[in-house]
Amino acid sequence: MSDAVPSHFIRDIILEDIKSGKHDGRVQTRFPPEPNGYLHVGHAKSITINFGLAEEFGGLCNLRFDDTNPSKEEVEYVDSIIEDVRWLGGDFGDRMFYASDYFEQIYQWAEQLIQKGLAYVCDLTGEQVRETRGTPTEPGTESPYRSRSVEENLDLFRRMRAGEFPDGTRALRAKIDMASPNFNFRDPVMYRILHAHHHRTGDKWCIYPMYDFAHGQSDSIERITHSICTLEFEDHRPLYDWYIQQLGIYPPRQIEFDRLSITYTLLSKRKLLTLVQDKHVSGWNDPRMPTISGMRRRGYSPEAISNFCKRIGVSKTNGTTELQLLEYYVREDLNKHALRVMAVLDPLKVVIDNYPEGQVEHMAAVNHPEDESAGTRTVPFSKVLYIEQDDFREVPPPKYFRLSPGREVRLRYGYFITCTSVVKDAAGKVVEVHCTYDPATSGGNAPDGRKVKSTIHWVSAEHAVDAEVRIYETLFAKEDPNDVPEGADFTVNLNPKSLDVQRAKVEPSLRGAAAGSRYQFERLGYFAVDADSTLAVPVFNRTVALRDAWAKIEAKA
RNA sequence: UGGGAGAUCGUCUAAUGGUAGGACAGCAGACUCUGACUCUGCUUAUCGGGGUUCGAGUCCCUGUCUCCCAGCCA
Repeated sequence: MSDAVPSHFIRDIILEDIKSGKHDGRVQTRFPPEPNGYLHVGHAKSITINFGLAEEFGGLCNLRFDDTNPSKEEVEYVDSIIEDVRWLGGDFGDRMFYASDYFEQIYQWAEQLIQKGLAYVCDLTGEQVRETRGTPTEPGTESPYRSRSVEENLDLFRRMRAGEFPDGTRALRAKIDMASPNFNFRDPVMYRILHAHHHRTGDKWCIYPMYDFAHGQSDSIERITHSICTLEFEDHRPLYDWYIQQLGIYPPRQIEFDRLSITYTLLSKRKLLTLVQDKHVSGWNDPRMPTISGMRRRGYSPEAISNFCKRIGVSKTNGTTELQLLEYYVREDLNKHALRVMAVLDPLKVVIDNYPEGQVEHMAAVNHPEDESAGTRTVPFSKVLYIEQDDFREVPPPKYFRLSPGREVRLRYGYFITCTSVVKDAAGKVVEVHCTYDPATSGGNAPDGRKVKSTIHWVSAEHAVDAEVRIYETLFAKEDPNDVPEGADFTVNLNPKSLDVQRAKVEPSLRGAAAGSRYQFERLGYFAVDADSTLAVPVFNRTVALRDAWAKIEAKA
């Protein structure tokens, strides 16, 4: 199997630049989040591209906060972003920057454009600006303030900075072309007045640069060679280049790639914030969230997320990746690293009638079938056990291999048992299964070589630890959560069954398991220990279920 | 109906004028003390119409469809 990940157009561009000696072979990228929310798997793609490319070509990737709009930004977000980037393996060393570090320089550049007659202070209200911007087919109309003198503009802009004017009363605009087919050229706002407390600069500033007047310059200051962003900024690139050119500063090259979309998943910070604020989820790190912190809590490994991001490729095609592909990489990585244990989610009592009362045996169990170095542990075996409800059928359907009256199965690492009878409650439901065991099959080995069709997991009733298990389904019931009826919003697609909390019986080795550790509950799925765990009651999040061939057979029948 | 960007199996993605390949998903089987993992095999695609060429997914013309843009958000 070839694991080679094919190249992509951005890597090809870098390759060409290196070949032509464009930046003396230097590669400098950056990951530039706005600290207005938690990072999600879409950002993981960007992190993988930016840090990955830098590493691949012996370059560097900076972490830079695009913190030009204090009204939406918070230190909580800054802290979470740093943690998440590091967790994903993004190595930014000590190169952690903020656009706000550059505010003074950016301000000076704005004055420079005023001096060149390329920027003016406009007294139009936001609404008036919108009204005069024109439409796709009609040019906009020029602001009456467009022809102010350099001196007046400079004076007004300095007074804007000095705090003389209330929010929204004036703005600094670039003087470009109100008839441009590209709206970004219709005299874009460079600075707005915002008397807001900034999480880093405090109250030092009451005017803040817009994204377009900060991003390219920040890239330039950091000598970014390749400024990689998503497709919706394609229309901004001409403006990005225009500012750089008018300022005569180092020109990075902006390159756009397609934003990640995943089925059953929403990747919009604004909408994720809504889910948090309206308490549809427990927080940004709810295990159902597509955030990095949510995935971490759910048990996704950084390697799995990274492998996924490498494999989906980089293109300019707007597509939607199937959730199953992400889950494949999660299973692939967890299969390699998660230790195996036994847990019963939906217990059914089994009594082994011929097993000595009060006897306990400690059966040896391997921790990882494909990694001998993971060692072994023991699991207590006794007369009364729990098995999974699903592993017993009084009337077995076709192709059902598990326990049923008269049938022999293997208890993993235990014994072969044969079902002899059942006990039912008043409603006719089987509440207890009686079996006999074959003492010659200790450890699950049959000395006579006889085969059973099934091996099932179990826990000893007396020794089992009660645990809470949280089973997750997709947060949204619809493949495209944004596909809503007229007038409705995306929350109508929320999946009411996305969280199912169950009481489970787990093997005693799991008592006191460390939060964050990941296990495979054999035959069930991968589970991660949640920080909500106590010594008395461990709490597990189901990361992802194992593939289940029987479920498919059964579903078809 | 302006501008920008796209269109290859169900999905994502290769092929840079020369055998349309891979991964996931699906189907069938082998193996198995996890109906897991692994392994084997199979199904399925170049948006339409013209043209250039010995040869076109790729080049040209034309049509269609999809996404983005009228924040003092990023």
